[in-house]
Amino acid sequence: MAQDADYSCLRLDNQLCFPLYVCAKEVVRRYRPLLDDLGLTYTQYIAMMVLWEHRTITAGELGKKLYLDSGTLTPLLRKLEEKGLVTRSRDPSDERVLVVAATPEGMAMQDRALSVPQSVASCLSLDPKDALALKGILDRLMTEFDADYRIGKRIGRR
Amino acid sequence: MAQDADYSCLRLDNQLCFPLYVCAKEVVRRYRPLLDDLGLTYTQYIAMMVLWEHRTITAGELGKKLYLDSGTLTPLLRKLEEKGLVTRSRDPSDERVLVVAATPEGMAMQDRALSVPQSVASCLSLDPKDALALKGILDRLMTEFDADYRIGKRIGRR
DNA sequence: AATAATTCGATTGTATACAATTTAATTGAA
DNA sequence: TTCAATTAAATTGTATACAATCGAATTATT
Repeated sequence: MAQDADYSCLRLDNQLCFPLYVCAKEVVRRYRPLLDDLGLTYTQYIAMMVLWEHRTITAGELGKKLYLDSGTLTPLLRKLEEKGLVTRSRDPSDERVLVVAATPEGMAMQDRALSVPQSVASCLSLDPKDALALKGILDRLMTEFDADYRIGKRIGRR
Repeated sequence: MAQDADYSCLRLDNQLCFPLYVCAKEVVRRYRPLLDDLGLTYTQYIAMMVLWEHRTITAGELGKKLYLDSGTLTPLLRKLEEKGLVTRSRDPSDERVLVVAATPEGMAMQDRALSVPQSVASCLSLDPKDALALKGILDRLMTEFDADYRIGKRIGRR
């Protein structure tokens, strides 16, 4: 340890990333008991959300929307297929592309999921004003990450 | 799908949890190249942060501070020990308790980590005002989770 | 057209996360 | 004091995450 160095910037209490990391984990944990009833994990749930809206999407587009790469999506989509919620097929005009589509059962699950967002919100005791401010800031921050994606490569990739 | 149901609450764009989840992941990703130089992962880094401040702590207390359970901490602390950054020993007065202590090498790493927080902050392009507001809201939210911990058991446990 | 470069998923390997269970040590109660 | 709770880690099993690499399909170049 260097003499007289100021280590305050390395204190857990002074980090912004740490409460972000913890809150994200804990909020996802609040989803677990609710999603268990649907037989979904959180990641599977947000994937289904995209499918409920679009019904059909390529794996690549889904990955961009969810900020997930194929290493995560490939096994996840296989599990959703095993559950009978989606189909996986190749685009005939480009065999590299995986097309994911919600099955009727997958689409029907949307009704059972309707109560989930409210249930989670109600157990968070987050001031509505704070919730709105939080969403605004995070949405803005997320746009920055979007830009990183569009540039082509994600940071750290070669 | 029920007739005329309003599914807008299930749209990804309308979620608060989703940008929280994405931003947490992406911010942690920004740490990776910097922490690679130290040979640490993000989780190992925040564990070292606690040790830099306290030097010695029990595994249980560390878990409470980091919101991590033994399933995550046990292998993580083993890796830190393998790297020579911490020692693991049992409390003689209660052999159940694992005492974790930073080694001189572990403490010395603090100097090399000094530049990390600023480096990450500078690549985030987050308005200082937003950063402060964000930290305030998240710290408040985290306190709620704290309460859940103090009650004894974490939600979902039996 | 033949080859090089690119793109898309899939695969591999490492490191979390966490629920649930187990084991060992300690504490509490009859 | 003996045995039933309780407690702290460790273990087991499942599901992410993601970097790096691979293989096949497509596109771009010459």
